[in-house]
Amino acid sequence: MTGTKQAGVDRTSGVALWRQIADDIRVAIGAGEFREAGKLPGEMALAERFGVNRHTVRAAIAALQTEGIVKAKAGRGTEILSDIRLKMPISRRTRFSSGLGGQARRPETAYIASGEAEASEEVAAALRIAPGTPCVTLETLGLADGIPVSLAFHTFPAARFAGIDEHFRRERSVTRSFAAMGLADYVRISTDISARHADEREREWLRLTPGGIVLEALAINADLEGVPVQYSRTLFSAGRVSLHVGTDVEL
Amino acid sequence: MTGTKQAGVDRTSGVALWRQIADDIRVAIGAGEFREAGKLPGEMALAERFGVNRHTVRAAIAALQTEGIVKAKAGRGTEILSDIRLKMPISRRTRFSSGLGGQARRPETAYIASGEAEASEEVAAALRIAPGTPCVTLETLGLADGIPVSLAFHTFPAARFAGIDEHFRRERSVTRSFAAMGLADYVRISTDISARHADEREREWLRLTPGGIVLEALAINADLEGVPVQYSRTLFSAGRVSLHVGTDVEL
DNA sequence: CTCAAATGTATATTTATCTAGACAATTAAA
DNA sequence: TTTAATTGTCTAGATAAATATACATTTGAG
Repeated sequence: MTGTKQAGVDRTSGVALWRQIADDIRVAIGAGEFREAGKLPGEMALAERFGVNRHTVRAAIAALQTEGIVKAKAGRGTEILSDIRLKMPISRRTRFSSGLGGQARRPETAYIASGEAEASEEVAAALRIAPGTPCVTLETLGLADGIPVSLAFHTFPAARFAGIDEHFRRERSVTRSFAAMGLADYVRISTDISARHADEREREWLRLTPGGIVLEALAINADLEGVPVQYSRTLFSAGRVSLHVGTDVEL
Repeated sequence: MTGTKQAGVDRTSGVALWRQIADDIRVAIGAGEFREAGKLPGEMALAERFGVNRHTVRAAIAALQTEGIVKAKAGRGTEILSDIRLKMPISRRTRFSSGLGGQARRPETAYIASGEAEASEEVAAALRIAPGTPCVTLETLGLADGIPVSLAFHTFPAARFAGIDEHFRRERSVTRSFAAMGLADYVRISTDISARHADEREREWLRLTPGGIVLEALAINADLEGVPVQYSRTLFSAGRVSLHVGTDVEL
């Protein structure tokens, strides 16, 4: 039996069937489709559903197992370990830790690297400074319950925030680092969101499999006078995070 | 020579090399990497850069050609036709046509289909009605200069908006259809953004190649009293659109 | 015109992916 | 304990993707 045209999978290819199926199942888990049973349907049932051979489904499940979101056991079935997709709020008061607060998780921010750089055209336009102006760069990893969900590159004007990376290494929070440097409050001015495949380095940090997708958010934060204080490029693991834009939020 | 470990491509599989390379080149074009030359490097140079055979690069370029963003010509090279990415604003007053207005393009909305359906759990929660309540569904395609950029599924409560699909077929605009039914103004309450691979049907409408990525925006619009009037699921072609969230925009 | 640099086309080989079928091993329920 | 349902393993074959060469065709520069 050569599969006719089943749910979602595409053979005109480019992406292996097992990968398409793994992505599909991951999304279904996130949508709560199997929450009741607490486990996936049997391999045969899934093979039927996607119109592929059982072994192809097995390859997909194997990938999901290495991601740590399911666990197969002979005789029992394939248990769902995590069925979560974080909802990251994007509003005037977007902050990583408090954004995840309500979702009963343990948010955490890790330091990766920092340095100095001259503002590129892109950064300069965002921070409203001249290209070439000295800046502080900071790279961080956001985790929820130990699982990486975001990889961020922050840029601050050095004139005002030289040494903020040192604060961050102690405080492990951009908000608290700003506070330590005398900036008590700030707001999000704009966020630009796109999506693409993660590159090798990004996959490594975010623990994604090849073909994994990231949401890329370019954000500008400003102080209460409207002067830009931070430009960030944040990559969210698309399988684990959705961005929620509430236009009327003012927490 | 068996490639060691070149720029970005990953053989641990799942995604075909030609697709990874096509995605990579598309991003590079968007970043303006070849803007100076106006064309891509030669096939041999690209093969070297990615550590693959020339034919693999050719497959990638063929895909980019069917997307219409490059044009190869024997003897001349591979010309870059478009290096543009639309910026779709998401704000309290998000509307498709006016959103693209400033970008010197010809926005257009096409009717695909419409019908009646009972509100699912998801829709009911968004529109604040009981599950099973009759609704009007409307599927539309958004284009810019003739190129499809978004595929949308709208749901309206039938009690208030029965026949809105007929208005849409005449007006070709949700905003004008609302107006024709006595709703002069409405605002965006929330938008939920995620990213995933497009399925077959979506690729067809959005003219994407297999493995193409879509930004999925789940949006709720409400009248000025805050009563939800519309729930939409819009798929944006991630290669052609980025979503811009300005928290203080009031166009 | 000649030549170099591109892309276009063709064929054969290797490797990865998918299918097919058979059977073993584990688990939970009858 | 028996049985049914499930995952685990193995082998073999078909299809798709990637490599390796070779040569043709188109274009622009000298």
